[in-house]
Amino acid sequence: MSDSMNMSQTGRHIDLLREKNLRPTRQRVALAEILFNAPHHHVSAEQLRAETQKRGVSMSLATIYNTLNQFTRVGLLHEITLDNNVTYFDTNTDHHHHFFDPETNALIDIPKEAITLKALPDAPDGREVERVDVVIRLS
Amino acid sequence: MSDSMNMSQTGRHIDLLREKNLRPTRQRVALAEILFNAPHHHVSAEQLRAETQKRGVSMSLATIYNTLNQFTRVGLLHEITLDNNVTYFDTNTDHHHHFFDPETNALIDIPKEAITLKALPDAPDGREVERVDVVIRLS
DNA sequence: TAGGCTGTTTAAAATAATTCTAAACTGCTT
DNA sequence: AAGCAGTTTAGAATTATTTTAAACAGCCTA
Repeated sequence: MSDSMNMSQTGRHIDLLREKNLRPTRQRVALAEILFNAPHHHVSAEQLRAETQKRGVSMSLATIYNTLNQFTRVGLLHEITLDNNVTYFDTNTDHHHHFFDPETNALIDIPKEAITLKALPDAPDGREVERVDVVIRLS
Repeated sequence: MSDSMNMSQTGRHIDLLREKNLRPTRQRVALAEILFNAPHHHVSAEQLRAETQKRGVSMSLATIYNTLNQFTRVGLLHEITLDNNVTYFDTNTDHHHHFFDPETNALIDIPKEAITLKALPDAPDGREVERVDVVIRLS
């Protein structure tokens, strides 16, 4: 039963990868399971490596970085960089914002409805606005 | 005449440093002149090193980093980190926001009046909001 | 104005996150 | 089953930044 559940989950992730033209390798499927089975969350490459090792599905750190970048490229993740020189990858690719707690280095989602931006200035010359990120820094 | 102007500028910066309890060393005064004579702008440590070298006031990169961090600590600069793994220091410490152009890596100031934030969510538990940063990413 | 204490600067090494390289490996198409 | 193209990997390389320990320089005191 837990087997069949895992199988169907795995199947879902394989399909997801195929849709994005990424070969469903052992490593990518394992990462997809970690990232996309759980509710939306934020991970760094190091955190993901710890999780893969805990699950006995170890892979090189380079592969984790490659995969996170590929997932970001195809829109499965969203990249966030903060003042601490570490990049986080957000499984929530919807438009939303963040609290950042510098004491714990934690990121907390803020749904986009919780913040209203009025009077956005026009983009300069021929440029367009790609996205607006609001970070509320706590203390 | 340009001498007397430089003297008075330098004097101003020496006073500024003293007010912040930073000894007005040759290196710190030179950096203050680069940073605070010009209109508000953004610099990385590398850019500052290029400028010091151009002016024949060379100093070690470690000193530039130390000084930028000290200036930030006493409120003379504001630190901004973006997706490209480089930290910028902003001579405008007023509350304001930024356009970020990933093609040129340029940061453009947006005065805080140009953006209105409504309905800011409450900070979690016992935390307080330290500051709100809005980055408008261009494309 | 000369010590001398303490804060600063420096070269060089260390650290940390991330990317690159080149070789080994593995899905997938035929 | 075979082989090409796409992937993974170990390890080296890169990049930004910080640390270390020793030399140096402000500035206070006598």
